[in-house]
Amino acid sequence: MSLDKHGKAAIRAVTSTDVARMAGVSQSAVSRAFSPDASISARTKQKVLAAAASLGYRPNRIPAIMLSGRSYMVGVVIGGLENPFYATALERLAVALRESGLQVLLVHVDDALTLDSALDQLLSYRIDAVVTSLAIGSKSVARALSQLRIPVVCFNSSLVGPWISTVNSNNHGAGLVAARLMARRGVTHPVWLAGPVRNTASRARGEGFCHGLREAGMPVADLTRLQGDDTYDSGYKAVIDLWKRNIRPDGIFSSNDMMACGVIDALRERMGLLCPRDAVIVGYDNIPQAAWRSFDLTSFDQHTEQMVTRAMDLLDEALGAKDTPLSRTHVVDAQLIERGSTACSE
Amino acid sequence: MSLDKHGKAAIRAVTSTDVARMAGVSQSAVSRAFSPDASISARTKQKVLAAAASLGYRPNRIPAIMLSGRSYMVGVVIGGLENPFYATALERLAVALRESGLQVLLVHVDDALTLDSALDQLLSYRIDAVVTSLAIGSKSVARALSQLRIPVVCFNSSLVGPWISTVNSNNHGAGLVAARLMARRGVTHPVWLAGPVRNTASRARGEGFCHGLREAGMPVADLTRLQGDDTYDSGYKAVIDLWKRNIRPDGIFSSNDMMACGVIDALRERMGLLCPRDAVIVGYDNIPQAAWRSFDLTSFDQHTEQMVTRAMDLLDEALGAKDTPLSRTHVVDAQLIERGSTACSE
DNA sequence: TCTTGTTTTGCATAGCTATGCAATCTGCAT
DNA sequence: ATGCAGATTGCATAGCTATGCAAAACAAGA
Repeated sequence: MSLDKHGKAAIRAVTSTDVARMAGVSQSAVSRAFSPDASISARTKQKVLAAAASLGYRPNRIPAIMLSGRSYMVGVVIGGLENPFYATALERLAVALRESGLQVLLVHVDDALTLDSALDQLLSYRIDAVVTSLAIGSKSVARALSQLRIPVVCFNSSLVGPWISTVNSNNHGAGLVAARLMARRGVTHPVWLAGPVRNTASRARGEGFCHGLREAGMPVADLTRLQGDDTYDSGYKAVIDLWKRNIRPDGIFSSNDMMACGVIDALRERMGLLCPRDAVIVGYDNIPQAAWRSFDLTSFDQHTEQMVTRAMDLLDEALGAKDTPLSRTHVVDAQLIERGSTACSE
Repeated sequence: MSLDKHGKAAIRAVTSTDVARMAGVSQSAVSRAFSPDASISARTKQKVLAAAASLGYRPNRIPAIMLSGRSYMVGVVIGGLENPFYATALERLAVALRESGLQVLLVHVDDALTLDSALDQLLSYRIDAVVTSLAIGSKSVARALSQLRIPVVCFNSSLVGPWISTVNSNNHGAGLVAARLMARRGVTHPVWLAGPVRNTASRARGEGFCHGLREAGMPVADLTRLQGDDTYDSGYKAVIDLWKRNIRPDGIFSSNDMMACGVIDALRERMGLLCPRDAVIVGYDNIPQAAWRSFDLTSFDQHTEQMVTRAMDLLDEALGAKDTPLSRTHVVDAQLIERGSTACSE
């Protein structure tokens, strides 16, 4: 980085003392003028605000952080924004945090290595808590997060540890529902398209699905499971692969919508097949693209707003229980949104 | 918000003095042990690091902010993350900033009102600069940003003002290229699908396009311009609208890819038309969906990595010129990515 | 006017680290 | 042993605001 360190040369920022001098009051008065419930007369407050406005003074929260030990900043650790689901989740989360008077210190993370150094940096800014939507759920990540000794709230993660709370969508239950839907549609050769192995939410969806298949008396063989990596391309390739291996499913449950879109495109462009006529497709996340006419994809909506609200509750609770490790879990039901990809074809 | 203010009850965080006591050295020594180029013997450093590790000490940057007046935090103001283009731009920006040793203080903004209060909050955290990808370009926003008296770097915005620098893609030039491409494909009834009126980047694309059409001797009438709002739905509706009004374009240049996808879907599903056979379509942004088989959309790639690099350059420069307002502009050429939607149909 | 109770104001300080400066130490040459 | 340069260390302080406490101002009733 090419940033100089000669802070000295900087024009000193306007301070509360400057304002005080101009308004003819004490520095405390200025501070109180900007504190909502402080004891100050209307006249003084007005004088102060006038002086502040003319000098362009803005209250400085940095010293307050030192005094209170609370920064009102929350570290938000994300990844995979190319998936619209995570992008809008982040958007909603940012709004909710700001409405709670908390600032978002954002970190994008590729791998566990980045995570460690990122957490170090965040901590040196004395963040109050961490919120993350990272789907990876390794033990080492859990350990790293627990060691921070500040509240951590995870989305769709199976991380467990002393300071870690979680908001999950009902992945297993959704898998069940998907299986039952396929049974109703007369599917005889179902396939499960899994996300990355370390994505525990994806795994839960798959387990629920298999569970539901067995319940309905449908075959659950090795070839029922297909490995993807949550991208459109992996969904596309998965279909080509199936056909190469002479497997012809008539129902595919995909761990996320991006892969499902890839599946639909591969079926249509490469195999000349249409859903739901030739195969029934179900996705997960209900991203905007699922509703696009080209896909018209049945999917599970995770109710991000609700999950974010729950996350904020957990966060408030954990922040309230100062320095006491808390581990709560909330489960939000995912809602099946039926579209053309599972319509009755008769 | 339901956060308590009794910071007093908190367990005091581990401080450099604690570490110093344990290591049997002065507090200064601890500080130096964590400063890369400080004068400290290897032995002392090791003692300090050992003590720090055993106590779980993390250097605290907050006091340093007070001393140096620099927080090494940059306010990132965003909106419209449902567009994958902005989502990945944010991702890349976050990575680049962190690599420069800067933290990202994220704010999501819906309207100008939110912006004002958001900027106030950011400033109270003493951010060093602002980076924004907001497409809106009103005078009042420019004024608000200029008043911060800290460097501002904008993406694809036409904001001008004392502290404001900009990185733009060559919107006008891309419009020209799109027009010429259509001319080569024998388009006779071109249409321009515009983004929100206040989006100046979109306007520039449209102007370039019209310019190019005239240059090629193609008709530029009122009905050449169609109003959208950058969403898939608005693209979809635009086509239906055209057909209702009995306008039958054979070439559509869309201000962004999301709308273009809507256009393609509407043509296919509602009109039974295919591109490029019945109409040539060109989008902008080159979002991942443009490459999806259902769309196979010709588009302009904005080279986000390059734009982000340029933005970082401008930022470094502006931060280097401490307290001196700077206004630079960089233009990065958008690259035409030709796909099926403009393939030669003969 | 005096008392009493309430509101408002100012003083003084805590909070933690980085850094200039002076003091001390180390190693080496004389 | 002495002197000296360079390396290392510690001392003391700045940076800005919020807040407890005491002082002051004010209001109102007697």
